[in-house]
Amino acid sequence: MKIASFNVNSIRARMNIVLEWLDKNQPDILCVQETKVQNDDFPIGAFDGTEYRWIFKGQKSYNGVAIFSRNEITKVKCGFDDEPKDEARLIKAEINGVNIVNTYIPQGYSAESEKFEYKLEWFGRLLKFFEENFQPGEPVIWVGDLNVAPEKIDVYDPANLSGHVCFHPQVRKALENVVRWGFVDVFRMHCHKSGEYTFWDYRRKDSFERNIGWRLDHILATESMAEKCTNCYIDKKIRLKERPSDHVPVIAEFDL
DNA sequence: ATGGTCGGCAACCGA
Repeated sequence: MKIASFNVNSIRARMNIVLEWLDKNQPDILCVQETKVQNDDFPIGAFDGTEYRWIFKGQKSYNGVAIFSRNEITKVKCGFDDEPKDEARLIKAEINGVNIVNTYIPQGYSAESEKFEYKLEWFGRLLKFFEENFQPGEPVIWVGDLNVAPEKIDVYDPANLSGHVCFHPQVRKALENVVRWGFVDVFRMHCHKSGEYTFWDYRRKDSFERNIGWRLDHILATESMAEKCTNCYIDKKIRLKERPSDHVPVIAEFDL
């Protein structure tokens, strides 16, 4: 079973890239973030000719998550149970007996802002969500743009980025608290190299070519699932396309 | 070097 996570930065702008990528890579499940489209305007017609089915939850302009799957999707839920639900940031489902949780975690703006407080709280609420919906012994795969680089090797300049909302000690701790519930970072299980990133800022000149990046997109699995993970890798080739997203897909393979 | 680039949509927005 092959599962991927990709922040598309607009599903409509990245339509052809996504369709080509599905055709070439044939994942069983593709989780996308930042679809940036409300449900009524989701371009479902473009996926009619594929072997995929889909679920999505969006809003106007911002956020938005979706799951494409070759197999039946059941037990769908969007957002938290309590307010604010943030439905366009969290979508979960069961596919072939595996629980899939796809998240687009708030970026946080700046460490001094209320948005950063909100981001930190979001991890606490997500931990509660896992506690209330699953057991660590169950097969759960948590993917998405988590907007956190967990370790020093996950950013281009760890010494100078500890004030950044995606590498701040508090946000790394907040992520760690959720991971400790029962997740394994399956990318790090397979690859221990530094300089392996999934995001390069559009605003920095030649950031991709110079590898000024961040590993913000993740695939984590509960122990029983992680044991079955045979490979996990980042697809940088997609950046060679015209008008690429600032993120690239991360892919994991499981021997079920 | 207080810069720079996207996408969506009319917000000196959010990332």
